[in-house]
Amino acid sequence: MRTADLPQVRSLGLFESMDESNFDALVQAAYLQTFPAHLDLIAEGDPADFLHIVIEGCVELYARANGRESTMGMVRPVGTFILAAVLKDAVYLMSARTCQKSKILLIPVEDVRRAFQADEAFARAIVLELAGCYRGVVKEHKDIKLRTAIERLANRLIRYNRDQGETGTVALPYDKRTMASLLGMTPENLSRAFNTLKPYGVEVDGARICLTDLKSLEILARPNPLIDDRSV
Amino acid sequence: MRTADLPQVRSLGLFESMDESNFDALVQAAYLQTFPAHLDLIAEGDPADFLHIVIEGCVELYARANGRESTMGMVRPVGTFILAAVLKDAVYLMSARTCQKSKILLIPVEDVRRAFQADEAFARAIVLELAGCYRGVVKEHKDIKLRTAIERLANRLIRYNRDQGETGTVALPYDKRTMASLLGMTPENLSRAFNTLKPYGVEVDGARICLTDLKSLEILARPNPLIDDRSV
DNA sequence: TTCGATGCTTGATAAAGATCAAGGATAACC
DNA sequence: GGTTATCCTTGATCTTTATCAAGCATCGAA
Repeated sequence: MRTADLPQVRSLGLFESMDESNFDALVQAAYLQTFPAHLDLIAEGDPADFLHIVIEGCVELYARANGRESTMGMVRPVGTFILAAVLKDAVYLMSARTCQKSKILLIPVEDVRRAFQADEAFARAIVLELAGCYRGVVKEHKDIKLRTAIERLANRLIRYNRDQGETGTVALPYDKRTMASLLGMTPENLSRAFNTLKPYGVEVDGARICLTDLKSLEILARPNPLIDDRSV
Repeated sequence: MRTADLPQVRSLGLFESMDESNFDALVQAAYLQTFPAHLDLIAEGDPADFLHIVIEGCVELYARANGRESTMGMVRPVGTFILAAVLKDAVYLMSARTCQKSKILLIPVEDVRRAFQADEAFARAIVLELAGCYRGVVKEHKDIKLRTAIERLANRLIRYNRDQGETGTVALPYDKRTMASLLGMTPENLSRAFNTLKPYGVEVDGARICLTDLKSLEILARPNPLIDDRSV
C-alpha cells in the first residue's frame, strides 16, 4: 500500500481507535487497489480470502439461485463487505462486483483475525460494523416481506430525498435495472410502479425524480424508521 | 438464577471458554426465567434491555409494517436473539414471543457489554454468534428474493427431512399458519402449494409430511447449500 | 352430546407481478 | 449523418399470489 493512502485509511471508523503498531501490521499486509467498473470481485461459494473495504466508488452485492439473479445490496464508502464470512472462516454467501471505478482495501483474513485478537479497539469496531450490517439485512428483509413493490419504491424515494437534502428532487443513484433488482421487482414493473405513483406527485425524468406531493406519498408509503432509517 | 441451572448455562458455546470470574459476574446479574407459550417477550422499537438466550422451548421473531405482520425467524436452543441491538445499544428491529413454554436466560445489556470488554473468549464467541445470525438472515433473504413460494416450500421440506434424519417422513415443527408466514406466503397458499407438490411425491397428513419421491422433489427445488445449509 | 372455538382447506375472484414482444429514446461509434 | 447498442417504456398476456367466503374437520368445554 502506498504511504500516501495511509491517513485516509487510518481515519476510517474501523481503524481510528486502533493501536499504532497493530494498525501498522494490518496495513503492511493489506492492498489498496483500484478496480474498473463492472468487475467481479468475489463469487458466492468461494472461501473468504480478504476482508474488503470500499474506500471510493460503489460495489454491488448480488446472488444467484434457481436460475435467477438478484441485487442484495450496495456498499458505498466507507463500508465493508463479507465481514461475516471472514470472521467465520466460511464461504461467501454473495457475489460482489464494482458498479463504478472503485478503490478497495483488501486485508487478508488471517491478518484481520490476528488484529481482532490483538487489538481490543479494533475488535469492538468490527463488532459494531458487523452488527450494523446485520441490522441492515434485517431491514431489507422486513421491507420485502411486509411491503408491496409500490410501497417499497415509494419508501425508497422518500429515503433518497431525505439523504439528498429534502430538496424534492431525487437523483436515482443506480440505473433503473439495478434499482428494480434491489427493490425486488422486474425493470418493467419498476416502470409501471413509477406510473402508479404519478397521482402521488412522483414525476420521472430519466434518473431525476421530482416529488411534488411528499405528504400524499408518505400516506401511501407509511415510512417506518425500523425499516428505512439506516442509522437506527 | 438458581445454582442448579448453572452447569447447563456454563456449557453453552457462548460461555464455555469464558473466564471463571467473568462468567460468575455475568451469571450473578442474569435471570433464568420460564415463560408460558404465546407470551410476548419484546416489541420492535423498544430499547434493548436484555440479551435473550433460549435455553429450552422456542421463540418466534416477527415484525409488523404497513398493516401486515410476518414471522421473521425462529430461535431454538441454544440460540440468542437481538444480539445486534444489545451490542449497538439500539432499539429492537423485531418483536419476539414464545411458541411454547420456554426457558430463557436474560442478561442485562450493561453486563453483556462489560463481559464483552473484559473477556476475550466471550467476545470471540459473541462475534461468531453474531456472524452466524447475520448469515442466517442473508440466507433467508436470498430464499425469498430468488425463489418462488413453491420452491421455498420444497426446499424447506428437504431441509426438515435432512434435519430429522432422512426418514422420508417430516414432522412440521410449527403449525401451518406459522409455516406459511415464515415462508412468506398466506396459509391458503401454503395449502395450495402442498397440492402443487403432490406430483413430486409430497403427501400431507396433518403435520406429518411424507416425501415419497425425493429425487423429483429435488429437481424442482434445486436445493442450494448457500441458502439451505444452516452450518455453511 | 352439543356447542363453539380454532385451524386448515377449497373454490371463486381479484390483484400483483412476471413474461414476451415491440417500440422509442439516448448515446457511443464508425 | 447514419448505425448500432443499450436502456427504458409500453402493451398484451399469463402466472403467481392474495383475498374473500364458505365449509369441514378436530378438540375442549359446557
